Amino acid sequence: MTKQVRTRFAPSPTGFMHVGNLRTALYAYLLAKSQKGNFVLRIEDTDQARYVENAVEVIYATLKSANLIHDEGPDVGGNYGPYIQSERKHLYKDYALELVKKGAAYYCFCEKHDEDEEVSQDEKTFIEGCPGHCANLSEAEIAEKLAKNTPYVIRQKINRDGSTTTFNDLVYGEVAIENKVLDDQILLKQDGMPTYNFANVVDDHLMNITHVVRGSEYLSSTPKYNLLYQAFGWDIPEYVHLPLIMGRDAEGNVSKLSKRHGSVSFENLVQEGYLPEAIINYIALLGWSPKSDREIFTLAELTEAFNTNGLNKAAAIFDYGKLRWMNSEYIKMMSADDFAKMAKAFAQIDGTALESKWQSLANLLQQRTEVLSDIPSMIDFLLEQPEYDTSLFNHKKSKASPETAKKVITDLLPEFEKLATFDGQAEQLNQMIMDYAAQNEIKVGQPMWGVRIAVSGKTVTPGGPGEIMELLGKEEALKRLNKALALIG
RNA sequence: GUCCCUAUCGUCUAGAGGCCUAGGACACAGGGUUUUCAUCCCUGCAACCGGGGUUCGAAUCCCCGUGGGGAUGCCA
Repeated sequence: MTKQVRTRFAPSPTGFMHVGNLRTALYAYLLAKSQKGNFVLRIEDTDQARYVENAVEVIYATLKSANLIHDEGPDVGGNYGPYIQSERKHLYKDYALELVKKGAAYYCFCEKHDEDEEVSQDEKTFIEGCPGHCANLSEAEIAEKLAKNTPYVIRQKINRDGSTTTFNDLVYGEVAIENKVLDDQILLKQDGMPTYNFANVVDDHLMNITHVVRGSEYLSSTPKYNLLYQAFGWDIPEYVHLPLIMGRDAEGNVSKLSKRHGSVSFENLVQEGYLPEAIINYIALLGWSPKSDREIFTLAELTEAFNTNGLNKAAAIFDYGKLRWMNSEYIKMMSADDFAKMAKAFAQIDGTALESKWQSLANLLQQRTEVLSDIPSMIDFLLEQPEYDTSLFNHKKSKASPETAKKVITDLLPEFEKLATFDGQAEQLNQMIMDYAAQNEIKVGQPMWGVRIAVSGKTVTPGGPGEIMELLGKEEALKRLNKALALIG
């Protein structure tokens, strides 16, 4: 029987969820779930200086909102706990000492590097690690320093002979790196906490993780991990390194996706009005292909379709434009009620005349909304008409112009005035415009265009002239029509 | 500097030596449907980084360039 697949998502609590991290979580989830395996959440909080209040809650909330349900984790328990690394602190030292005993690690009593003596990027050269050759200390010297409580770290001892460490990656295939370019990385910090690199190896082994899914930035340090596994005599897990997600800045430069490229955290995107399902669907396709032309997938469908064969090697640029499109697809799929409810939180109409008309306005909006945060600017003209230029009355396709607008408004204004109220009369109002077009033997679009511009001041509006006039109410609508006549002159 | 990874339309990608006149999607442009704009539908535009091999045949395999990215932290 083959071993059950176990993957983990191991974020550090930084207070926000970068979409790159979320995609890593998604693939780890899909890999496990596509094979009926388990998905584990582990919190990597070994950097005490970076502690952020409530950051763990953000992680829980994000995974929940994205529907990436973990089978084990700090909040749900499991057989391999604790799942928070700071609570496992005591474990790591014993393992580090085991490596010292085996000759695969050593005490280093060197002082921390000065922050300000940083070498410039250009002349940066390979540093083996410990600057003071602590690896050569005699047992007596070590004992003496320990007796004096000299602060220390424990470093991995790399045999920088001519050998090469080779490993296989499910995405990148065989990768070989010469041991001489590996440094004696720190395993246990001065404060007794393990580094990420060490805690990972220990925890992944202890938690029985079968597939390590992580970003490709770890590709070049993977040999160091393997040397650790070997020193312990542990099985090396399968590696699934993922291509990075890049962003393009205003100057056109490409680099790891970060805040200067736009909103990159799941929370920010949701605040902007992207739906979690759309975000998940979009990032699933950023670096992975189902090998078909299909693009819209629910999480369950992704789980069904997922395969590591579809994973890409080259970095991908995050395209907000395509995310917008995908989001609009998800918005169109929502029920009218759900949309109205969700969109209201973005509409900023509480306490205005539009509040009571929200449901009908929302119905008009649903087919036209790409991102929910666009809604205020789509409907603000209903509350206050913007300044507009008479050139808007020109529309080639419907042969409309300021002149045709003037005529239609002049002719129709008295007709509109005859209606006692515009409430519930959207259809009737549109019908009057259509009848007018028929009587005058012109394309329907021509009078429609003129009235639309006059009552809205915009070329793109939710709904047609009739709908807009109803939403405005008789008084305001007629006021705007008169204003248009004055404007055209 | 050194090491590692990578390279198909502007962007996300399909392509496992002949199915490639390189397919799909976003964006963009044009047209159509609709009571106008939008939605929707159709059409168009647009790519194998360069040079050498291997082969009857290369987007696909190999090598060398070049471009891009990553690593080189007591961050993860």
